[in-house]
Amino acid sequence: MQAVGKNKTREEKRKEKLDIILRNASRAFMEKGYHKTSLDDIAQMQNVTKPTLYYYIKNKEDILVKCEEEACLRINGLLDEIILINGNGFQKLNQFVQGYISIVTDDIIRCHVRHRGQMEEESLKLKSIQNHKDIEARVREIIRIGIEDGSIRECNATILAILLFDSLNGISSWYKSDGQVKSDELTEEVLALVTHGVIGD
Amino acid sequence: MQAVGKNKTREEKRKEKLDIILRNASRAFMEKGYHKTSLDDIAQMQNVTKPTLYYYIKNKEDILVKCEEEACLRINGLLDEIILINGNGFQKLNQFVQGYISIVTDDIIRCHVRHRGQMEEESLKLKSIQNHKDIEARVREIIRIGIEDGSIRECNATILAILLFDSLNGISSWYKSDGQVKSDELTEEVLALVTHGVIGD
DNA sequence: ACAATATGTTACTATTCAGTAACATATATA
DNA sequence: TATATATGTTACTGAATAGTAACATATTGT
Repeated sequence: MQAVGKNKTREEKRKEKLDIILRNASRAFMEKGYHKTSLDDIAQMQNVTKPTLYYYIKNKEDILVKCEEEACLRINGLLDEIILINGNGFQKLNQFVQGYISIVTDDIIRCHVRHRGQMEEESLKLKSIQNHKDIEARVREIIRIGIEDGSIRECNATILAILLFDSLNGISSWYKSDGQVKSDELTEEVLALVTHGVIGD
Repeated sequence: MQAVGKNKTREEKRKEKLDIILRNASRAFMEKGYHKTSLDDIAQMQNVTKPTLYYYIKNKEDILVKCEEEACLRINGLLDEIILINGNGFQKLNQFVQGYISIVTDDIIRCHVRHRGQMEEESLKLKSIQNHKDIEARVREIIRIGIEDGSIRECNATILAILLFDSLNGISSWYKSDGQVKSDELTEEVLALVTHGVIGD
């Protein structure tokens, strides 16, 4: 109890191992799909056996839950920052888009985006759906701020928020950091599209 | 052979039954997910037994393939029409968005959108991916036409097409014909967003 | 009526895989 | 050093379920 330093090292190791499990599982889920990826597959990636995983996760579904927790932390953290910054609604929305794109290309978040709301246990499923609803509500709020201050045109904030999330979340399934589309260009194009649409001059 | 009328009736019945199978399967896949829906589940919806399904489909995965065929027919049909109509690139793109929204709310197409590119058999998977690539290329072509005639602003046609498809396909997973958002309003809002973006006056 | 074909059933096989029990070892703390 | 706890293994069970074989009936064209 006194030697907190050593304890922490052990806890840190634990967290690191959990993170590796989540990361490997996420990658496998994205490549082969959740149901086609067995816990044995995931265990092998860590060079451990399946029962060892149960020291870090409750069950297979818990991997999705833990990915979701991580994702919610990061997304809500971004929103917390954005609420505080100076700027009108449009500027806040721009900040969000920019921040979200960088978040959504992380493997754990990609896994969350693809599997959210698909848990088998009903309570987990409902919680997952609610988590996203809460985040969507916060973005809707930003949009409303923008509409009120005139920086965003009159529109249905609900539909806008949904469409925005669909395209941003979509990025998580096709974007490859080593692919043709460069991160900066992607962000620029998305911001331009969201801002001005497609109409010619 | 001579009594074609009766033969056709049988063929029609067959097609109708296949359509019902695809429709019921699609709904079940959307609600419970592909892997959590057994062929027994699907058979029960038709009041038949599992082996009967194999008279209409090759295997479980074939349901996805047949949904995809249907989807490609409808989407490419829409694109065929749009190429022919008069109007600049922007107008063509608008037509596409409008038509695609009405297509993407059909159960079979929703099923396709959610499961495309996720077949287990490699050749089917590749074909599915290629099918979508081809459609995306046709939309990119429309965008390029618009950029050339000045009706669409200079932008990365590839990224625009992807983002557009992501939001339009997203509709298939949340839109309910009996929900709050009315079809007309949705189309209007999407067109306004795609056209002008979010920027205030 | 009578073949041929389409449509359907019951009963089974074979496989995959999440989760667990029982046992073994390493590490930290007192 | 002794003890508790964390971390890991091997070997198993139990359930789900895709697909098939063998058999039964209905429908259609000749």
